[in-house]
Amino acid sequence: MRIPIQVSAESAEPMYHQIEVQLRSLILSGHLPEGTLLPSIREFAQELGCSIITIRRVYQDLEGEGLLRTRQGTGTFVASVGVTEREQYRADAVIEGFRAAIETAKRVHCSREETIQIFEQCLAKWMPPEQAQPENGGKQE
Amino acid sequence: MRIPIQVSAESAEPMYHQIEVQLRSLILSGHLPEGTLLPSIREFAQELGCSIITIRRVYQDLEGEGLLRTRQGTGTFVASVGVTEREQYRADAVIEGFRAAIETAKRVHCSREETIQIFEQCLAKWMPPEQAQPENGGKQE
DNA sequence: TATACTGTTAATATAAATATACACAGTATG
DNA sequence: CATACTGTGTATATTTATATTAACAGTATA
Repeated sequence: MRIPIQVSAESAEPMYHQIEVQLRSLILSGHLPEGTLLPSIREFAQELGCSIITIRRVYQDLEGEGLLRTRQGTGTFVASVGVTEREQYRADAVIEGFRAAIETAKRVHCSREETIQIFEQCLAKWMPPEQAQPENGGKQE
Repeated sequence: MRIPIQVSAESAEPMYHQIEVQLRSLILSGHLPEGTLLPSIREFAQELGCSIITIRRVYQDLEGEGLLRTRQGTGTFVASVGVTEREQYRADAVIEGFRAAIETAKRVHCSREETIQIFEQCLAKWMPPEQAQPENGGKQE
């Protein structure tokens, strides 16, 4: 099974993290159905131009999140997580993001109303309604 | 001028960061008016039980954010930033938090409506309306 | 100018994050 | 069982983040 992942050795972002983010996204989006056999750590490492330890770390991390299952001698598979668990994991990731953002807002003494207003502006900028999905709304990024 | 800051050497959070967060908060909240002379790096270091380099780093970082002014031989002062700039800085910090949270939401393929719903739940949990401000709303933290 | 303060710079130590090579162990299959 | 695959564990190298000391330079003032 060929996994469409792109990594850049020049990026400041660690390779293991680049791979994790993309592979997690492929699993959560359903592009890699439950039970899919992933490439072996050696095969994947050669394809991406990194060490097998780096791939192993990715597989270990995602297994810790319940997204993968590994069996020594056999291989690594997309875990058969129920829809409920998957949805819960997705929600948890987003909740943690908002928790941090709200903590920042409290730190700089934003009022509740001000916080809501800023959120709405950010949402309009980075997650606009579907009917309007231009390449770049004309504003600075 | 005595600056009320508490640091814990046991915390996993780096000391320079603990100090930065608290000092930034004191400035942005107005507890330290513009022009206030801060303790010298040696005096502050002794009071907090760290090296002068650590205090220097804090002063440098906050100066980079436009919150402090330093003059060699004289001391370090709370910068005379205009209300507009200060408000802009506050907003930028919160915007960056929400940008990261929304990026996460997009990564796990949250819809716009789902993202809004999660935000509202988080807001209710960590920044409840003023009329209801219990010690801990009865839920897990 | 002498002194006593102020911040500054360079060199360095320590710990944590990131990435690796190599030897080891489990599994499937002839 | 022999082979060729699979993941695993140990020891280690490299880089970055964090923190420090000691010598240096600017400023105010008697």
